[in-house]
Amino acid sequence: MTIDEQLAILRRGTTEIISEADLRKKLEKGTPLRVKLGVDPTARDVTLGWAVVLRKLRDFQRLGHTACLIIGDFTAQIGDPSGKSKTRKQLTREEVHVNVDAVMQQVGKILDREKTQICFNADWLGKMTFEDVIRLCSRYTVARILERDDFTKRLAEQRPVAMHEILYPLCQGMDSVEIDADVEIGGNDQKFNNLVGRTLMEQYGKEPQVVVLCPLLVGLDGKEKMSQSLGNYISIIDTPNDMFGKTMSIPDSLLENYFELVTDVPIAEYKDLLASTPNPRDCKVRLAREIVALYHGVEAADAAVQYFVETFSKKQQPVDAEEAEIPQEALSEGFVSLPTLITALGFAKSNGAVKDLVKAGAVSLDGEKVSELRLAESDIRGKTLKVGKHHFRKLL
RNA sequence: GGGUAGAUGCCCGAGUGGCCAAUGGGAACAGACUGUAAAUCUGUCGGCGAGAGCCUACGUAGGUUCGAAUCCUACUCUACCCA
Repeated sequence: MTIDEQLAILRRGTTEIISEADLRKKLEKGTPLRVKLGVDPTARDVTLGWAVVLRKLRDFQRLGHTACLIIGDFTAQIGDPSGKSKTRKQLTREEVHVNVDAVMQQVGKILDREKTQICFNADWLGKMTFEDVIRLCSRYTVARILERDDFTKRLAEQRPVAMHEILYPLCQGMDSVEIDADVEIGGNDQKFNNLVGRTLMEQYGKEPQVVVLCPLLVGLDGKEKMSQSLGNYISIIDTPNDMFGKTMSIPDSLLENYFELVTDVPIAEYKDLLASTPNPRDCKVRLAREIVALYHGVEAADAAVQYFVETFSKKQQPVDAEEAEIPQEALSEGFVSLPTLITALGFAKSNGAVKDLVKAGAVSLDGEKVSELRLAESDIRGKTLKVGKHHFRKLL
């Protein structure tokens, strides 16, 4: 494959490559590049947003380069200040490792794990002495650290910026120095951090890394970046039906973005599709299908399409809703307490919430709206319970 | 080290002794309309309870009072000014 062909692949779904000329030079050397992606194990699920950068790393991997995944088990304890304009809580070592285990399994769905180098940055950052830290700090100036707009903003708004937060970019930069990164991939919000890596590498007499930035994937709400903590996410281990349904709920305006960033559909193809399809919904079905197929296979994707059309488009009862036992605590003397049942199923937070839902007409059995909170057991067994728009359970 | 201002529900923010589970906005959830889109309209929005009502909550801990988010004391945290 020519350098230009490689670059074309690598360019997809990026906002900026600093610099492309440098990247070209590195590619021209003909030896596999060391491509770094740092992840903070602050969440348990790999979301599609996270998948954007993982997929970019995969692109490099498929082109024969070395994928180095840095698990920020050390930095996670600091908490990257980016994005949230708020000091993030520090995770304990235990929390971090629980997350890492969960996440690594999921990462295998995107990367070839055999060929992926995995490092934990506590291995080097955790061993630095205070003297090392001071020396590291001396290589960067306060003014330059404060250039980071997130800090500037917080300062301007008279909100706190803790000392440890300003060390975060330096930590991340040290990772690059440590593993001799040729390229670092990051979300757009990582630009500052990644650039610090470049500076630091030069300070340590190394060739600076090329920075490849991907846009942040906007979440289901159409506003905030997709993240587990905001709850506006699709996880790559969501069930096919969930994944499909959630995708259908993204705003139309995000369609092109999603095609570009989370599917392998060729650019020309989706552009053409978007231009020639009158109803955006139809494009969205295609998008949702692509996404499900990526993580669950084509068959599951087809099944999800069918399920979706039947249950939601035709507004029928789901053909095969998930089944659920009526929990003991909801039963008494032949009657079923809806609040207990529905909270036990996890569809509402409290009994009061269930009451509100019933009042609003959001609860139904086999399509019949329910108005009582207490129902005879015989009236409910075997029926399909619907709560809100998309929670179904067939009660056993 | 000295001074000033501040901490309220998921977020912002009003409230300065009883009428405060706490105005308002946003978010969220639900209903209608739709395409599980957007926009719009409506409703809900601390917990328990069928209900009367009870409990928990206005940074933390105490105190004053018949009664405190509101007053007092100490503490914690934050920003700003001075050094």
